[in-house]
Amino acid sequence: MNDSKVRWLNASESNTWRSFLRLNALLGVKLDSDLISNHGLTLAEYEVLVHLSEAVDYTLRMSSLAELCNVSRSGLTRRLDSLIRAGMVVKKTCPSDRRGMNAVLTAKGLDKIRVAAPTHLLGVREYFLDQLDDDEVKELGELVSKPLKRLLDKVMTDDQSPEPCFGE
Amino acid sequence: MNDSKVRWLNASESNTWRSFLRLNALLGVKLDSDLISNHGLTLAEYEVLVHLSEAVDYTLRMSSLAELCNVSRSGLTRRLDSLIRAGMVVKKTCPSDRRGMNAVLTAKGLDKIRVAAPTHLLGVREYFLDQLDDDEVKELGELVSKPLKRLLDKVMTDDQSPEPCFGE
DNA sequence: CGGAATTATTTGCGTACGCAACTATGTTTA
DNA sequence: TAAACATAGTTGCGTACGCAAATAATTCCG
Repeated sequence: MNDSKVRWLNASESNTWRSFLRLNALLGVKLDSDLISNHGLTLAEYEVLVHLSEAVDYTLRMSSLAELCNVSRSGLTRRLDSLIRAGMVVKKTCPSDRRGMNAVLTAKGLDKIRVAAPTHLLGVREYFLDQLDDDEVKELGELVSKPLKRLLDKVMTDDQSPEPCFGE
Repeated sequence: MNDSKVRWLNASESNTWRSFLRLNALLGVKLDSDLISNHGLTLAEYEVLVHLSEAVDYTLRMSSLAELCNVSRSGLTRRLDSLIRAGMVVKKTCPSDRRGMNAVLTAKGLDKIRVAAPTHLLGVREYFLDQLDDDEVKELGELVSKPLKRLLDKVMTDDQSPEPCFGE
């Protein structure tokens, strides 16, 4: 299945790949803990509030929200639980499809994200964006978009042919 | 604590930041599932094997290995458990400091990573490196190194002053 | 030297999340 | 239209992991 010859990473590739992985790990941890200690909100919960706050009528279907948050559907169900208990989100049966549920941001949830956003943005800037000048930010965005595009294509085609059914 | 005025992200910043986050999420999921389905090895376990395979005498102290893997010490203890059960790693008391433990890669573990590496590298290339030319890989490495450096400094200084003890 | 502080690791406990199975609803088809 | 299939979301179960406390060994002073 794999070729016998492996193309190992050269120094430049290895450096880029490892730096990329490490930056991500550290960024996630730091942004999460800043948010937790300042607002009692995990980064995962914050992410949910962000997407809802940007949605029409502060409303999104569970599945869409799950996809936006890069989380499984069951994962999202449980992520919402704590936000619902805290009164920041409510869940309503979707009128046009009674299988579905809409997650809706409440006034309380909107308040919360307004208060928490400065902390988060400060972190994103301090640990990430402000370490680069404007051109570099743009350049970085273009560079990461390339592998991202590849992966998004891959995901879509994989979804369409989940398993190759031979001889059927 | 936060300034009242927030500098929201402009289009370029937002695009870069979100693409960065999403690429990471997708890369992790894809590389993990490729490794699991082809070799019954999680990406986290693979990571452990990689670091041990590069270490002098295939040996690393638990703490060093934890840091290399971006995982807590307790997390590493448990990550090793499965690898030890599978006979790919053994743990030995460190002769020079009997508090410490050395994780050591076994012949079986070395075999395993030799077999699994091609799969992983193929993925890293296909979903990431091969989407960029050599100059872009280098450029990307330089760009991510800047925020990374900032975060590494930050982590170090934070460790040195864990909590500001006023009035003591 | 001998106790206090430090360091390395593990363990108990709680949280987060993915997969597969399940429920309920909607759509297709014959 | 009834049965088969598909889709949305939730739940049971198992895994991974972080924090704080526990344990054990080392170092630092006085």
